[in-house]
Amino acid sequence: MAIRTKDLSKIGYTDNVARSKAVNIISKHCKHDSKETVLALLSDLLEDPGKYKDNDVWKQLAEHFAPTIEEKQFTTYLLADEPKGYKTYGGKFIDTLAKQQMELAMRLPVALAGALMPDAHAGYGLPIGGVLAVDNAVIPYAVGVDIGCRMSMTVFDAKAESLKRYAHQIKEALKDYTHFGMEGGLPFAQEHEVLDREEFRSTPLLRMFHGKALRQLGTSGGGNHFVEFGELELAAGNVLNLPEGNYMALLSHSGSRGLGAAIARQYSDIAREVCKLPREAQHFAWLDLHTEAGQEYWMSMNLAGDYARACHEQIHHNLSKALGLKPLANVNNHHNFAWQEEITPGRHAIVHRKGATPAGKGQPGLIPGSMATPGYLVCGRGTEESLCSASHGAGRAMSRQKAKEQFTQSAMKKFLSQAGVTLIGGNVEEMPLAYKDIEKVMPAQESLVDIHGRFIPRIVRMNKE
DNA sequence: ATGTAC
Repeated sequence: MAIRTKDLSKIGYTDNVARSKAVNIISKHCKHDSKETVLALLSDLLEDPGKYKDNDVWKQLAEHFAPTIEEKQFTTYLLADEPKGYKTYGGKFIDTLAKQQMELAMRLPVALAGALMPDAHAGYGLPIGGVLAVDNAVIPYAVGVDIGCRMSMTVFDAKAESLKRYAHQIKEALKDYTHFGMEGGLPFAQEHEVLDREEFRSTPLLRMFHGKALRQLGTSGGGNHFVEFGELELAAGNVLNLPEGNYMALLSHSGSRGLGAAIARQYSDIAREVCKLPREAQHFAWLDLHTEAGQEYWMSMNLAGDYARACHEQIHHNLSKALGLKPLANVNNHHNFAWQEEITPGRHAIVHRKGATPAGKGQPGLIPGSMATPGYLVCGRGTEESLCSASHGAGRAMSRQKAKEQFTQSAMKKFLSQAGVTLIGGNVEEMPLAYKDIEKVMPAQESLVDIHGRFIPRIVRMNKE
């Protein structure tokens, strides 16, 4: 008897809290019942929850739909009249809305410090490219919907020029060993120790999404996510400790797929219930880290981060093996995440980076451009005013909608062929000209990171449409 | 970003 989220949605269980409570009860008490019996009961319960209030097995779910015992506890907060100061890098590249969102963030009563990166643009709550340090709380929408969205680069024991010789094999391997889009998955079983983590048994939501995590392991999703091979030029004395020169390298960008999205949604829903803010700031609702929900989110967020890392590891492992390439080094970093950090001597805080690269002193990181412009291997300078952060890319110069209106498929094809880039899948929303010029964005953050390598994409796979 | 959408 396997009931999936989909089955529950169909019978009207549309919120994740109800769905996870249902799955929790089913897994404990309905092992021997048929799917039909259980679904019929769940439908009846939804229609008349009062009937199940005294039922030992189902009362928890009935209470969810018809709470009687006590009203939900919440606290109302006001914003400060004036925002706390924060530093902006590359301000001339940043739109007004993103700046306004950051000002709002700096008026939150829990806000301690913040910074805006040169690729910033408006987002849901905190802008993409926003860094926010708060006191003993975590803001799900300041981490982002794609928890643990990250970069990973593997440098191979092969010269950049051998890309030409490998081109056909690489294209075939990308088609066979990566998966994009929301439906389906890889055609062969994936295994990774992250799936054995006990956290997957510790909350109803994580129990519910373990199956999906298994099916989606090693896949890349959609939007701006990619897997690409290209030419890496490493500088002398680079953070990877590899000799100066050129290398063939693999770069990937993706996150925690359905698992992270479900965690983000569930806990931002809870945050908005317990933390009431003025309407314009409600997406900044936070969870106190001393509460059970706060602890659950923190644990789940960390699991989603490790899952996203595991997805990249699978991609790199599968492709290296298929192509018979020997990895020399790997560098990887989250850019949608929260960490506990010491922001000034003796002052610990929760630092959210939503589309921002950690850039502590000596810390390696990856800042991609677009599918046909350079990406950079960087080394953090530990600049306190940026909360030890840098941009996570060039940033969009125009919206997806505008890019669709502006560019045709044939124009993009021509652009890519002139740039010497082969694209598998992809769409005009990701047209390089829809992005800011990475060569202008990098100088705006030279006080934040040193450049140790320059990567030029050559064979790129992205989601189609 | 995501099998979305109070």
